[in-house]
Amino acid sequence: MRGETTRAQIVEAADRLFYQQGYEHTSFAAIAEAVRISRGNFYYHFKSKDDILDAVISARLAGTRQLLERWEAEESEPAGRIRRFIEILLTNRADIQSYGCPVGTLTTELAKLDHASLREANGLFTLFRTWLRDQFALLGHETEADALAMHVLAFTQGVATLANAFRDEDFIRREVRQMCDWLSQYTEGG
Amino acid sequence: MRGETTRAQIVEAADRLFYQQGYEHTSFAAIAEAVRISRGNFYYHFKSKDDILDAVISARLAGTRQLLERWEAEESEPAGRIRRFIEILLTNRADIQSYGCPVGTLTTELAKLDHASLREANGLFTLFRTWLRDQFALLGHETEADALAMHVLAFTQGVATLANAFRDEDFIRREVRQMCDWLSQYTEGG
DNA sequence: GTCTATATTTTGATAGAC
DNA sequence: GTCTATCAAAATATAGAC
Repeated sequence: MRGETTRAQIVEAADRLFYQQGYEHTSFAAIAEAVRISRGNFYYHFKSKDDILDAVISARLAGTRQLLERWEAEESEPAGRIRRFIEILLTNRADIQSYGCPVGTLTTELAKLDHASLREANGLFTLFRTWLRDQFALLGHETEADALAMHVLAFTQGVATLANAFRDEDFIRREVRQMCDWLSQYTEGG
Repeated sequence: MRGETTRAQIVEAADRLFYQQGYEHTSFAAIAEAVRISRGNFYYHFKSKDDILDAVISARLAGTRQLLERWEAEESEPAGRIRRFIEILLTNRADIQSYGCPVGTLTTELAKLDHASLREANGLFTLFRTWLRDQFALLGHETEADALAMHVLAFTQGVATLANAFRDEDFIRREVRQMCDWLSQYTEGG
């Protein structure tokens, strides 16, 4: 249906379930049920659970690259692009309150599992980190660009974790506003 | 050995394993092996896995209360107490780089599992939140005390998550220094 | 490509001897 | 209190028919 291949549907369902329930807690049965195929058929498309995790991470990497490209296209100024990143806390606030940040929660889980795909998952963080660094560099803060990128990343992770624990929307709005204020010192006369 | 009861040893081992490997990924067999008892004996002390999770959370709550009391005793000034909290990122940096924050990673996992003990685990966050709020109130910032407490909590969570992903000690030190600088605006002439 | 078995392992949990 | 079985359910994974 929708012209998708079964493989693509599996990746899509697994992506959502890994985010909502965690990787280890999501069984093949749950994914198979979501896609409406039998468990046996599953193994025609993927040879193991680790295999589908790799596919999900690849899909997320591709999706993230597209998102960053879109932000670059829609926002001509680096300051606006960084603000776009910060504001995903508002855009995705419902999901974040329920399940946390999809990047942070996955890397945290894989680190505890000592999973072989941890490096690939960390690549999602690196994608944002590099992109943010480039934007700060464009603003003329080359020497501290990476430190500023990490600071913004840490901010979003902290807010996402507490938003998930306390489900407090006012808290999110307040922190986003503060972060945008903080950002303006680097964007005016940069 | 060490005069501990078997029950206390189980809680201690489960606490460590839940932190290092995650709750779901830690099996009874792993805990039993760590304590050097049989799996069967386990059920004399706890009737289910959820049961031992509750015991671990209770132990962490008690440990946290003790920690906060110690900080209050050792630091007479609220500013120094808040700084103590921020500096746990340095004190526990080895564990944080390997496993993240014990509070944040547990609540995140339980939220995804939709676990009945999520509320109890969130109580760990509330303990820190309330204590930090009280310290900011003592500094004369009553009206914004809770918002400042949440801000400090979010900061530590964000740094812990990225420290775990990138294992970057310089990043931790840099952020802690910045946070202490930020804090000083609320502690001078407050 | 998809299905229905089925194998294998692991898990949480119980029964009963000592 | 601790042990040795053992159970039942769920998980990953495979074999083979269609």
